[in-house]
Amino acid sequence: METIKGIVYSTNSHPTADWVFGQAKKKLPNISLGTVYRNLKRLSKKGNVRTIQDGTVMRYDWNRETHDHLKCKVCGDLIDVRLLDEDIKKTVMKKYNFEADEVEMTIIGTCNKHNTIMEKK
Amino acid sequence: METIKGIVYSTNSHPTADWVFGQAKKKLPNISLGTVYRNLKRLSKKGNVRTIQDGTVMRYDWNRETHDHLKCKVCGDLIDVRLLDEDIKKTVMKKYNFEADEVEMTIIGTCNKHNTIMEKK
DNA sequence: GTAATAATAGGAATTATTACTATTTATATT
DNA sequence: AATATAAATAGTAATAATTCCTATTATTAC
Repeated sequence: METIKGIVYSTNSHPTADWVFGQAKKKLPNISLGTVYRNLKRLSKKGNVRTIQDGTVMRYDWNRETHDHLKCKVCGDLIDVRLLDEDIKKTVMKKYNFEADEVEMTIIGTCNKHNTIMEKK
Repeated sequence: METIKGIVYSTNSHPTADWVFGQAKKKLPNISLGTVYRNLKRLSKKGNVRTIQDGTVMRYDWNRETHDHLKCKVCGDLIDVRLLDEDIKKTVMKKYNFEADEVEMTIIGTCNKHNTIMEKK
């Protein structure tokens, strides 16, 4: 359990359960996938990790500050960013009378590693 | 195929493949789930429907204007809203040099059917 | 030290989706 | 109209991520 927490906290690559399982096996060779899932769920319930849905897979993130993600369609990277979620919450409250708890925003595009900007100029 | 398109276009409830399958069976009693999936995929490839990932299930939406969703945690409804995606795209371009194609935003909270606002006051 | 509690491995079950195959339907060609 | 060609379909098997279940092993309480 602490091992799993350590693994998630050791990276900021937004790992999947499967990746965590792979890492955990290095330390505890006969850990089972079920254990990984169970502990990840416990960690997220306790608020120690945050979950993000990325397509069909769940990813886990130790970074619990509210933040959004840029997803690069070329390399698949998920990049953490801070945007003005508070403004958005206020807007939906005013316009739609909707009480927002959380903003989940993923922006799909091309990250700066694939310098399309240069090509364009 | 046209039947399936008709079904998706007949609702703005962001249906799942399974729901579409249920409706389709009423008209074509021996349609198969595979056919529904295949046609939904074709429709989305042609740009006739839009797909939104909602948790682990895919939902289909005829509304192809860029728009975001409010997801009510009480009743599970997905509500269409228009927010200022363009502003967000500009921001991430400036701040992160990220070329945004699409903004996928889901705001989780409580919709106005469950009037928590009143209770608070 | 025994009872009660919690955590685990390992595998079976579930859910949404995709892939495969044989058959049917539609379309085009002579 | 008869036949070749292509497209669409039903039905089922396969896959992938995740959850559930059960017998076993630690951990703590008394």
